[in-house]
Amino acid sequence: MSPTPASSAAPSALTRKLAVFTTLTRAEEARLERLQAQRRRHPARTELLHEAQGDHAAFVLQDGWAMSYKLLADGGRQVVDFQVPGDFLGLRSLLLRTSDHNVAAVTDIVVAEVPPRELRELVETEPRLAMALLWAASRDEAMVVEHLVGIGRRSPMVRTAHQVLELHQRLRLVGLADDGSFACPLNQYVLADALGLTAIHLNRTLRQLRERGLMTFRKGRVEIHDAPAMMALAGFEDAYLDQRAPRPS
Amino acid sequence: MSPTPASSAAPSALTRKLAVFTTLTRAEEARLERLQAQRRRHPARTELLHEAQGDHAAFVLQDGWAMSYKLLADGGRQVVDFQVPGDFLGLRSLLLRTSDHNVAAVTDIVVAEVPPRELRELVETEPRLAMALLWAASRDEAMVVEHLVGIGRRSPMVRTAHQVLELHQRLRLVGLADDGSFACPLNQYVLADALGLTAIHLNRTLRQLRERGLMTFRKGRVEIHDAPAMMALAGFEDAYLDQRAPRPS
DNA sequence: CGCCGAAGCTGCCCGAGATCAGCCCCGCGC
DNA sequence: GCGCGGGGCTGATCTCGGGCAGCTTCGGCG
Repeated sequence: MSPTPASSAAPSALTRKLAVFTTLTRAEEARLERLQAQRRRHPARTELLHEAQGDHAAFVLQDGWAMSYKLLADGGRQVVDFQVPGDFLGLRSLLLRTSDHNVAAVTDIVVAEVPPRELRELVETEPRLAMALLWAASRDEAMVVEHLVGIGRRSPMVRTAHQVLELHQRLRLVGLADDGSFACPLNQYVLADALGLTAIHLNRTLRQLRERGLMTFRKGRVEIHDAPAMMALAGFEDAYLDQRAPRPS
Repeated sequence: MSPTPASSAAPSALTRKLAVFTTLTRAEEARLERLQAQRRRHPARTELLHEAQGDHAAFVLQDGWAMSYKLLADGGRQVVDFQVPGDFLGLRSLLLRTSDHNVAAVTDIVVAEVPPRELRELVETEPRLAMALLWAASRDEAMVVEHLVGIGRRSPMVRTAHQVLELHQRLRLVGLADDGSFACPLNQYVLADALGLTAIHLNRTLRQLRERGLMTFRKGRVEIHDAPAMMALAGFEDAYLDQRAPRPS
């Protein structure tokens, strides 16, 4: 992606994201990179964190897509959110000490493991980074809230458009989308489970969006043809993503 | 409602709640109480925080019930969550610096205002409390996730039972419910907006729950007649509420 | 080249839950 | 005592989205 000046290499997606919240010092950036030193790969379509499992690790997603979801007794699945590079995986499980949801890799992914004690240490020694983490967690919650509103009150069309626009914005933030399109490795089943629809109905909905000339989603790529119309349809307000320029704090 | 405790006597609901996460020292307890010194009343049915408003205060609810919700263009309302004593109001707005949702008092309430700089100071000087706050925020998010799953995948009956059980557990934690019942100042319209149902359908659902001998909700009071059956019906797993005994950390 | 499985796509029917319309109950003010 | 209004409650219809069944497309592989 676009090269950015940093200590030695390009900053991680997490650093890039947190920089939106606050201007980071060199030392803080370095600390963040150190936190993400322990890299590890994980294959597509496999679970990274399992509900009710004992060890409570958290990860920072470096590359690829993941999703968090819950399984129900009746076999249903609700995808809570997708994660893209720079996002935390299982931060909540770490704090609640019993993972209440599953996280699976959508594509092959690269993650950085963050051991609990490292995180605690970071919070103790770097209050500004602690605030930034709190911000990231709040942003995640805001996204979940937005999904809740979508499933609770928005029509399938509106909901779908909203989800796509959100993903677009999030990916732009970490440099993984251009103005009108982005690579989207989700299949219709997964996306449907996120939107609280059946794959069948999602398919029909996507067709409608296509026929209206708003967007297409084919072969792993989303193309947004008429962004203003999409925004209007979805009633999209991106305030909850807080994609502003950093401020001195 | 029990009158608010004097600062020297009983601990605040927040203290009580955080004590579940970690054992608090005297000094930390005192610090928490100090954080909540600035008390203020707010009348029922009025907004405390408005979407997109400029000032970003956060509050700790001391007494009464509140709810956070979003309004949609079409006039619809989605209640995201209810807040009971010990819960934060608008913590997310403070961090994102633009409130993305509304918070209204359900009953007459007493809140403690937490100015942004106070919070930042707390995080900087009391890392253990910072972790506890992160825990509380994570718990809130876990509840929102649970609601998302409910609205997305659970039937109205199951969803309703689940919500009631959750409220019961939360209220027990802060000493506002006994084993089989609790005071619930919500009306059916508000509850329906939380569950993503119409008030009409919620009414029918409540009737069913009543006829099955599981629970009743009348005149501001919820009575749970058959807790095990309710739990079974709702598939209620309270892990996400993390109501465990404190551990030494 | 042809088989096979996964994902995408579509038509048809049906049921859960929304919508509409209206009644009852109870507390309150005059 | 009586009218009024808000919340609770109910029956009758409508409709959106789910369920089912099946077809197409495409890529991998023997």
